[in-house]
Amino acid sequence: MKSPETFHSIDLDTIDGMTVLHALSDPVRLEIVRQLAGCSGSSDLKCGQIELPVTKSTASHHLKTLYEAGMLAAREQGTSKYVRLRRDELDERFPGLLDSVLRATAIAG
Amino acid sequence: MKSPETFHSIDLDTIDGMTVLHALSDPVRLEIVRQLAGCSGSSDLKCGQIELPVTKSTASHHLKTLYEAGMLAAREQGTSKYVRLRRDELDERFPGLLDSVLRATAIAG
DNA sequence: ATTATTGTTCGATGGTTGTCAAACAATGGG
DNA sequence: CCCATTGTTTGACAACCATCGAACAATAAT
Repeated sequence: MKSPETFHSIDLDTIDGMTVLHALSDPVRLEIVRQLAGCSGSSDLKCGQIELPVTKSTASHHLKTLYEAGMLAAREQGTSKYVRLRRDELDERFPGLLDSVLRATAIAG
Repeated sequence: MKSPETFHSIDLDTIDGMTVLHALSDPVRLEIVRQLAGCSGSSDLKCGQIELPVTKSTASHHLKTLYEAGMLAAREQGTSKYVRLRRDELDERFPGLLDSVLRATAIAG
């Protein structure tokens, strides 16, 4: 059994606002973010537990996009992978952005 | 000389958050929004006065996209067309969204 | 009338990207 | 060992879309 690893993510300073915005403009990725934002209890989710209307390869692609946009932190454990939304870090760099986007798209969107 | 018309725009209630988000995720359109947000004095601009790194046909296309996303109000006068950012209306429907997006993309983006 | 200005529309094109299936890699369990 | 689980990668494909040039429409100016 492989030992659990800590979360890793890209450097905060390299996060680009346009990239984040573009990442959020896809409905599947927005749904990922929404589910991660909703699990305030455990704060992270196993990739496979995020329910999406696409195949796992597509889901993997979107998770990669979000990770490379700097929005997710990830941790591997065994064959599984856990991801977490970088709420505080995102809010520090882009104040109010995540909340307003989630609120804006919550309305019939 | 044709008489000046009042501003027109699409219904506030039909504005979709995802559509707005997608509209903002293009650099040219974001630049349009930024220039319109910056002209607080006159509050509106003639389309041709918005300086963009694209041809006028492309600019027209982007302005149409922003208009149909509900973000712009427009007014025709002669052969000219004036556009205005619907700041207050957008902020009423999507509180904080526009400001946070403009702030997020202002940083090196 | 003729010409200039302003913006839209059309057709074409190239790039981006969301999507899937299939193959692959890595780990865990029996 | 063998097989199941989990996620990634690759290749292919289709859809979307930003872009341009050229043609067009509408108004203004001379």
